[in-house]
Amino acid sequence: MTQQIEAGDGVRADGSGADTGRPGEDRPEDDRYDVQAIQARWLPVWDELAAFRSGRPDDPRPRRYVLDMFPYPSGDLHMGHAEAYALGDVVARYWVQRGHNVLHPIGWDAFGLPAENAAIKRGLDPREWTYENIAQQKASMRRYACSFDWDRLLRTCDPEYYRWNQWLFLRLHEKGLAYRRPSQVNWCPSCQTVLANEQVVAGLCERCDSPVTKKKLTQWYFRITDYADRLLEDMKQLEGAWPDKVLTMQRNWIGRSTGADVEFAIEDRPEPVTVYTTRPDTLFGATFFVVAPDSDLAAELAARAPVHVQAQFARYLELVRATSEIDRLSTEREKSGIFLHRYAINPVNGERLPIYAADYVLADYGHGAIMAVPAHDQRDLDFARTFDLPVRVVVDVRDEDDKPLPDPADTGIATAGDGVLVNSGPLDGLRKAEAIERIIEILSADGRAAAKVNYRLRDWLISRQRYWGTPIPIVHCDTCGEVRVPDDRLPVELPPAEGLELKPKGTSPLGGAGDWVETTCPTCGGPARRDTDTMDTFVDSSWYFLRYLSPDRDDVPFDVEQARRWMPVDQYVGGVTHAILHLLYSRFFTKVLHDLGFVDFTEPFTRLLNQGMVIMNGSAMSKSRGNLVRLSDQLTEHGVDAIRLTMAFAGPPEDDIDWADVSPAGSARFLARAWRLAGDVTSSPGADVATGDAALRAATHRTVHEVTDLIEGFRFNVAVARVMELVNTTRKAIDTGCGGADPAVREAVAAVAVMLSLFAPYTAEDMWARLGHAPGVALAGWPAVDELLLVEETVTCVVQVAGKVRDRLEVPPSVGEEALRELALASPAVQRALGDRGVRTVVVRAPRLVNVVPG
RNA sequence: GCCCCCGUAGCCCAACGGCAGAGGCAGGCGCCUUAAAAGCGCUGGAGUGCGGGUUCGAUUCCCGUCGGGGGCACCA
Repeated sequence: MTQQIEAGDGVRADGSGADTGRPGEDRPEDDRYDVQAIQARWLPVWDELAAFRSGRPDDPRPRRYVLDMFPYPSGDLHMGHAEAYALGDVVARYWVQRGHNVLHPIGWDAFGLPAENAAIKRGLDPREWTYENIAQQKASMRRYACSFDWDRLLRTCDPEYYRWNQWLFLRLHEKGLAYRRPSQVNWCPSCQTVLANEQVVAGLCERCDSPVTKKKLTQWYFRITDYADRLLEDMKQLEGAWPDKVLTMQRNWIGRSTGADVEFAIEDRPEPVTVYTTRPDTLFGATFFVVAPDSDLAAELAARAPVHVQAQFARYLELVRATSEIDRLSTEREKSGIFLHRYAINPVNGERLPIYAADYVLADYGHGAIMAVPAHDQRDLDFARTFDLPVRVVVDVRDEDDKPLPDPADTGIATAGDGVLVNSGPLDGLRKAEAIERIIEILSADGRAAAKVNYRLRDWLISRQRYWGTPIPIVHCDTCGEVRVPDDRLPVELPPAEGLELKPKGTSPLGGAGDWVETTCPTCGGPARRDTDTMDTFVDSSWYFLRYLSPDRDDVPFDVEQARRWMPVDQYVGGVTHAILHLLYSRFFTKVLHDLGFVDFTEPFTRLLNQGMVIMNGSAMSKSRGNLVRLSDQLTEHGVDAIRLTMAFAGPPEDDIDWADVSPAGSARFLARAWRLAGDVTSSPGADVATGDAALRAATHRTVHEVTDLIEGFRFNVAVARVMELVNTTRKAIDTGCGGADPAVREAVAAVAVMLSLFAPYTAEDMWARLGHAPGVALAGWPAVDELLLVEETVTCVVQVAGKVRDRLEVPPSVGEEALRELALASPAVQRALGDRGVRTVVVRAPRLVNVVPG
C-alpha cells in the first residue's frame, strides 16, 4: 500500500483545519479489513468533528428536518431500532451530503408503564430504571453511528419537558378543548387504568392484551372530535407523501358519515328522542326502535316500564356490562335485547314502534338510539328475525339484470343498495339519494329532522391512574371548583416515588402523596386538592418534534421563530404501528397550536416513511418463541456497518426483514471488497480525472446519477445494489483494465466512499482516509454528475420479428426512425426469420427497439 | 363479509408496456492451504401463481381465479 496521506479536502464542520486523528499513522499496513479496529479508530474522531450539529445560527446551508420516531427506553436498543435508525440515517446523511443543514434530533419517550412496572417489581424509583436505560441506549446509538445532533436531546420525563405538557394542557383547557366528564370508559383490569379508544385493539388492551372491560369514571378528555373534519380534510396535503395505507387507516378511524338527525316522539314522555340515521329515506320501513342498554335514555325508559320489565332490563344491563369487548364484537354472536314495553312514534306516518334495549346499539355513538329498518339494514334484520318483528321493504333494489332482489324477510339478507322507493308515501318513485334529500326537506320544515354529519372518532381520553406520567395541572377547590394551576407555578412536579404504593389499584398512586395532594387553591387561597391523574404518554409525543427546536428554552415550550424556520418536519421515519395513535394526535396538536397562533402550518409531517419490522423465521421475535436475535451479538459478530447495510439492502424499507433470509456476513464481505479498492488507488488526490478511463468514468457518473434518484425514492436496496455494481466494475478496472493508477479509479472509489457513507459510515470513513483525505467523509459532499458522461456513444437496438429477438444492432442514440427501420430490415437475421412472409408493419422505437410484424 | 397490497431462479429481491436478471444469499467449479475453514475468483440456474383479454409486443395494463400479507368490520 503506497498511497500518499496528505491534507484532504473534506469540509470541516467547524471550519478549522485541525488535523485530528491522522489516519495513516497508526493504521496497520496490511490489507485486512478489521471492522472492530476501524470502529475504534473513528468513533473518537467523529466526536470531535461533530459533523451533525444543526444549531449554528450563521449556517448558510438550506435547512431540512429529518425526524426518527423517538424510542421508549425499555432496555437497550434492539433489532427494530437498528432498522429504523439505519434507514432514517440514510436519509439524514444523504441530505447532509447534498449540502443541507439537517436537523436530525433524538430523545426519549420516557414516561410510561414499563418503568413503573419494573419499579414495582424491584422496589425502585421509575426514574432510576428509566435514566439507566436512556444512558445505555444513547451509548448504543453513538456506537451505531447515528447521525444525531446530540445537542438537542430531550427526555419527556424531565420536569423541564413535562412542564410544557402541563402548559399546553392549560391552553387547551382555556379553549374548552380539555374537559372532564363521567362516562363509560375502557378499562384494562390488568394495567388497572383506563385506555383511549385507540389503545383498544380488537377488544384487547394494546399494551398487555388483556380483555378490556367498561367502567363508569370521570375522566379528562381532549376534544379531538372538534377537529375531525379538519383531520380528514387536511389529509389531502399528505396524499402521495404519506403511505396510502396510513391515510386509509386514519380515514377509517375518523369514520365520517353523512345522514340526518330525526326526532321521534315517545309515548308517555314529553320530550322527543333524536336518532341519527344515514338512511332517512327508509323511514317508512322502520318497524321498531332500539336504545343502547347502557345509555341514560334506556334507564329512564325502563324506569317507567312495567315492573317485570324493569327487572328484565336490570338483568340484561348487568349481562351487557359483564360482556367483554371482544365477545361483544364477535360477528357470530346472536342479537340480544329486551322489549321495554314502550313505544316511539314514527314521524312520517305516526306508526307505533316498539322500543327495545339491545347492545348492538352503542351508547356513545350518535344519540345512543336508532330507528330500525330491518329490510335494508343487516343488523336490524338479524334482530328482527331473532325477535320476530315485521320486515317492510321500502326500497326496490335490483341486481345487475334489473331483477328485484328477493325479500329480505325470506332470505335473511338485507338489501342495502340503491333503488327506487316504494311504500313510502311522498318518496315513492324517487331514488335513494333524491329520497334522502326530499325527506330531510319535508321533516325539517317543522324541525323534526336535520342533515347531520357524524364521526366514529371519539374524544381522546387522556387521564391515567398511574404514577409515571405528567401530573394534570388542575386543583380541585370546594369553593372555586376546577382551577387551573397558574403558568408561573409550573411544573407541577411529580412527588418522589418513595413511600408511594405504585401497585395498580384502580386509583392514582398520587392520591397517596398526602403532602403533595393537599394544596391551596390558586384562586381563593383556601384548602384544595391536586388532581391525581397523570396524562396519557401520547400527549408527550404529540409535540416533541417542536421541543427539539429549542430544548433549552425555559420560558416557552418551543421557540416560535425556530418553528417557522424548521417546521414542518420534511421527513418522518418510523414504524407503521403508530399509523393511527401517535400520528393522529400529533396532527391534532399541530392544528390546535395553529389555532392558538403558535405555528403557521397545519400538518406536522410533510413526508412519512414507514419501515417494516425485523422478524425471524417468519414471525415476530420474542423470548418465549425462542427466535430472538440480539442486536449486540450481531454487532459484535459482523460490525456496525454490516448490520446497517443489511437493513438497507434487505428489500424495500416498508417490507418486513426476515433475519433468516438476509446475510450480514455477505454485507461484511462486500464492505471489505469495497474497502480494499481504496488500497489499490495509487494516484494522488487531485489527479486530473478528465484524463481517466472513459468507460469507468461513465459507470461512476451513471451510478451516482441513479443512486441519487433511488435514495430520494427510498429505494435503498436498489441503491446499494448499484453501488455494489460499481465496486465490481472498479475491481475489474483495477485488475484487468486501466489499473489503479488511473485517476478514474480514484474518482470511482471516492464516489463509492461517499455513497457508502450513508449506509456504512465507518468503512466509508476509513476508505476516505486511505484515499488521503482528512476525516469527515460525511461532509465530503455528494459527487457531482457530469451530464456529458451519461451520454452513451452507442446503444444496442433489439430487432424483433413477431416479438421474438432476432438481431441486435449497435446504433448511435440519435439514430432516426427511418434509418433504423432500414437497418433492421436489411439485417440478414431478420430476413431469415421473415422467410417468404411479407412485412405487415414495422414498429420502431428508436433507438432501442424495432419489431417487424410479418404479413 | 368489505377494501388495499404482494406472488419473478432453492432464498431475499431488480426490471419507463420493449433482450426476463441489476445486486446479494445459498449451490457448483477453481485459487490459496499439508488439509479444512475462512478468504478470493469464476459460474450454472427461472419464462414471471393460474386462466382469459387488450397490444406489433405484457412481469408490467384490464377481468377472473388461487395463494400470502395487511386494514376495516354491529358506528345506525
